[in-house]
Amino acid sequence: MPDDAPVHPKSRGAARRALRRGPTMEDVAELAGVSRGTVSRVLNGAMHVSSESRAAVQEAMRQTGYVVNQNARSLVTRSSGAIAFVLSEPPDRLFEDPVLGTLLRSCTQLLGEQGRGLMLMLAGTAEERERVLHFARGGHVDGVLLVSMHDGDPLAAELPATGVPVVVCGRAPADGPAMPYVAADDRGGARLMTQYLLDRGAQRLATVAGPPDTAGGAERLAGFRDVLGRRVPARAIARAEAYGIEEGRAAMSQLLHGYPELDAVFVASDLLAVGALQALHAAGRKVPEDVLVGGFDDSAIASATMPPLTTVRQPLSQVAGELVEVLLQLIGGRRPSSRVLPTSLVRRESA
Amino acid sequence: MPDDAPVHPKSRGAARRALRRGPTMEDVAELAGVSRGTVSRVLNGAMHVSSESRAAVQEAMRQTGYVVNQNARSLVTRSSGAIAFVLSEPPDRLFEDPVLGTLLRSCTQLLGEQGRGLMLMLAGTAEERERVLHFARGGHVDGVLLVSMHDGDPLAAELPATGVPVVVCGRAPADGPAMPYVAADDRGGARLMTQYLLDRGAQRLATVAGPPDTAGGAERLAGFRDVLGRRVPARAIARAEAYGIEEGRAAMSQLLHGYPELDAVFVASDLLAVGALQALHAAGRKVPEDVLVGGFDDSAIASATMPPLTTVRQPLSQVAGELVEVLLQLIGGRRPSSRVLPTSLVRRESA
DNA sequence: TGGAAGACTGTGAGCGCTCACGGTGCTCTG
DNA sequence: CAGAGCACCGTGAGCGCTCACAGTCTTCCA
Repeated sequence: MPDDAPVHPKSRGAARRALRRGPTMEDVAELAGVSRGTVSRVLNGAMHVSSESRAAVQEAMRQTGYVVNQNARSLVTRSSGAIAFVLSEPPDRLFEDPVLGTLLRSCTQLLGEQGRGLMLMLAGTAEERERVLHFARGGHVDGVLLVSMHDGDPLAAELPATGVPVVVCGRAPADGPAMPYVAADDRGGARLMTQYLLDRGAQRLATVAGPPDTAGGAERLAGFRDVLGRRVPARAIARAEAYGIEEGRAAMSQLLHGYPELDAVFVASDLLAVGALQALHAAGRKVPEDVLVGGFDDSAIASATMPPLTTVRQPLSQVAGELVEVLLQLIGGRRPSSRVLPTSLVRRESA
Repeated sequence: MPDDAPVHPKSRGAARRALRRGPTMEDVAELAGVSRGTVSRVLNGAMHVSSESRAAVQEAMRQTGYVVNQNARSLVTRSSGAIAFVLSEPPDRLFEDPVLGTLLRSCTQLLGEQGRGLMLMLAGTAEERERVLHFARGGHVDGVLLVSMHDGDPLAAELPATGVPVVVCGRAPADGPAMPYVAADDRGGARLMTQYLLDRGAQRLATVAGPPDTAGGAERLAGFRDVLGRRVPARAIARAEAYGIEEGRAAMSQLLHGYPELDAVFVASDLLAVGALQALHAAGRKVPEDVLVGGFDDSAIASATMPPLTTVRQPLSQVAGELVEVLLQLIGGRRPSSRVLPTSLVRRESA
């Protein structure tokens, strides 16, 4: 009889057992001299378990090296223990900006402490977005952290329909269905910085703004205008196409060309500011002597520039904390409200 | 009768049905006029399904909006469809270096295309490491991508015992159990750069090396020595404590102090090189006129420094590709061998 | 001292899927 | 034209868990 002949029905159970990974609850129960139910109770920390039973079960678990099969558990509880961290951003520029990395790390850590896993998902293309939706509908994840940089994100409209709890990081879309969001106070931070530059004696302020469909491009520019009012000429505003060093350099050059008399510039992100600093240096302008430069984010790079960057601190780990708290509340059936976290000024040497 | 009174046994099935997320295979089968088995077959792309049945099932799935319950499937197939991306690094410095972000993004993308998810896990603390192990044993993931920067990583020793396929990114531990690994040719790249600096006329080469328990600290330094042999004095070598801008600046200052006559420096990572460039600038040395500077990684920042950095390119997306390919082969029961990918020189302006 | 009110425990019925098997009905050959 | 071979299909068992329920055994008050 060849090896691959069908096994006799009677032996199938044994064959299955042979290939299975580890001991089951039944094995633990047997060894501990109790029933499945009791093992389940000690596992889930329920009361009404005698201390002897509990001890016996724990010892049996130790001896067998038992570890619960999450799939079986999820099948009945309908919760996977995982959270999707969805990044809706064109994939090529990702992680160039340390802000995202910091957020991701904090969330992973926080979620881990809650015994939950983080699934990273990209949502730059339509195909990827479909995958996220499919994932959410399939019960793979208990909730979604949507890190959406741009307004009008299609996912922001589609995700709520899946019924999975979602919390948005950044600004929630104004028109879409109401989802709680967590954000830093971009506008307030921009006001802080602009006022500070003024206080330091700046007379002719300019700004490098981010793309208009992002918080950095809209809110931070709005904050700048809040303080300056009508006083700001159009040529004092340059738009960066994206949040990269290259773009910052280009925008600063444009400013230098169109508004050469500027004596201070508020740059909408630290990474952009690195580029701005380079352009300024190349143009022979000294920072902060000739031009004051203020950034935004207080990302890791801010203290490493020359000169070190005065910037607006986004409380990223706090944002991460609120993000997971809000999501967990949502999953728990509560209806948490959105939160906007205060930003603060970090003084270094560039202004 | 209060709302929370126990439901009548007869109605329990209905109650369950009410709270369940979506239609099941049974519903689809009924609507399509076939059986569960046939639905399963079209789902899993098996043959022996008539085209009418297939069409009927597909139409029924469309109508009901059916999406397979991954937990139920995983329970029987014993595979979760997810891969753990484990970062064994002290959490505070994470993602400062864009290299990791790039790797993470590529892997997420590649895995996504395979219909697999990526779970991000930190393994900086003992507790986190325990969580990773537990996760692996619990069948949460089908495989692990261990991104280990330092030698002697405890996980590298413990993970194989879980029976879960593992592939290491970077160097595999020499003494541990044999696990396939994927790495860039650090040593070869360092040789390339060192030779290039020599060819450009450098006479007194120095190097900023990374921590000795990392590939960047050991292999890249070895490559440097391969080319220079005995000619390199001890004071021409500075160790950075970690791969940060700050550390690069410190190491370069040290070099400048102990070996002021240097006319070229090979820096073991781009981020370190940013700091080195700053120290050089602060010391009034012009790059590349007075000192040639070569980096390593070709990360996003390399083209944004002043002057743009000549560096050694790590084929990161290719590394990611091999990483998932090797892991998938491992999961498929094959025994792939380790791979070392060639590095190449990228000439910009710093050397 | 009867029995109600606990504390604790065991059991059955699933969760939604896959897989192997056994069955149909058809075609094609000797 | 018997029956082997094939394509297709339905069914039962079972993956490892949780949850509600139905016990059993104590305790303690009326």
